[in-house]
Amino acid sequence: MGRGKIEIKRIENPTNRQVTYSKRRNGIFKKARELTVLCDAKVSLIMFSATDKMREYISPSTTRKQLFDQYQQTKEINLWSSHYEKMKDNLNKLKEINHNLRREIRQRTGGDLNGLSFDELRGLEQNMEESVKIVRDRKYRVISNQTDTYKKKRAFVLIKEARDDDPHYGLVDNGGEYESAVGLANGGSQIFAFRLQPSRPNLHDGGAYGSYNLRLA
Amino acid sequence: MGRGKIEIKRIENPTNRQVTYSKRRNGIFKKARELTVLCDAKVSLIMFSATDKMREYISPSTTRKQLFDQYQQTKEINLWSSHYEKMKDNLNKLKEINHNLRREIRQRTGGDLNGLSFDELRGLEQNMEESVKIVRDRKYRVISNQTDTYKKKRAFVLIKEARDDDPHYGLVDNGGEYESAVGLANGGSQIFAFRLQPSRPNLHDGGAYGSYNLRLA
DNA sequence: AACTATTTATAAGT
DNA sequence: TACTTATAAATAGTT
Repeated sequence: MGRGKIEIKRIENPTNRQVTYSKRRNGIFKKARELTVLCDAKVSLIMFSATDKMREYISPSTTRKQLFDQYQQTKEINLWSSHYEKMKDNLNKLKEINHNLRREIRQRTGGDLNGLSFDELRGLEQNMEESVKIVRDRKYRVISNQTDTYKKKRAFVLIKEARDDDPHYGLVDNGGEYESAVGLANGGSQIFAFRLQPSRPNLHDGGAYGSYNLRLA
Repeated sequence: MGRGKIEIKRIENPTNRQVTYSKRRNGIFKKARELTVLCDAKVSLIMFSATDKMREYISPSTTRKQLFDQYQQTKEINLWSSHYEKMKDNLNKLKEINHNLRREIRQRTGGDLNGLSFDELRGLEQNMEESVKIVRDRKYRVISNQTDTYKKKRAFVLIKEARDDDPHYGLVDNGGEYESAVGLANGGSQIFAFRLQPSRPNLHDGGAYGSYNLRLA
């Protein structure tokens, strides 16, 4: 449509090419706008010139993101899934690690022992004995560091209580002053948690143990 | 361009609208192809009819993903960043959970006790004592379930060894048959791990405890 | 960028 | 949906 017919092949003259690009580009955008209105279609048009100048059109009835998402749904592909893959891999690795950590904690709290052989149980017991010894030592060291008079008084009582509770010094007597609670977090992991007696509700806010929960979308 | 001029507004007659859509759609795609060739431009064209039938064109010199990425770079936006954000949030949540789980394990293996008060140490010790009791009971139950002659023989030895090792029956004598090793995973977490004596290297392949490691990109 | 001869697209009809 | 055709619209080459 013009003074002469042209072949559809690359226009070699750069000036001509640029002029034609400009004219035809405007033509297409106009057609896209018209089609949108006449037939209430949704149109996305993105154009880069040979010099990478960008022009775009998107029907006013939608958004770029909506239209691209619909495009990907229709084609049942996700052009950016490879970007997500690394993240997904990391998520899965973390989930697996988490699962293993939870199992270890379960086993260290007496759960989930069915799969373990005698030798494994023996090793676990031995390790736990060693660990509890360290905790016990630490406990005594902490109480012996209490200095002021009130604390010393209280420390004396606590040491006595501790000895009463201590299976190494006699029978366990969990006299109700402390409860240790086992929380179920995220479908099965037993998480060790302290619960305080009501009379001193704020002493351990933000304590060492919480419950961990996560839903992944 | 036709027998009569038309106003650019929605065509009310559905048949006409459909026919016009079809004709003009083909027209635009043809123009897009021509522009691509004549002016070596890059064109992306996506169209959804009112009934959501999709047609697309992409210049052969590029790919949909390339062109969309260039589009997003040019506009300095990322249409899908909110998708990433959710994933990132989940990753961070999982990492925090992980951290907490690792700390719990460290504390259950005698590490990381500095922040704990006397009361917390006492609760932890008590909980660990209860747990080790469960493990010990389980150990004896497993060994008592061994049935055939060889196993009984071996069980006898193991029970004897176990009693020798057991602090409840005398002094600890870790005669070198088992080592319990503490592995450092991912910068500080102490993970309980068995290590076997060389003479029975395959007995515990794939045992309950491993080391967990992850690098996040 | 504007002009205009000519080609191309398409609206209405079949 | 496809073909026809009169007419509108786009645009190639020119200025």
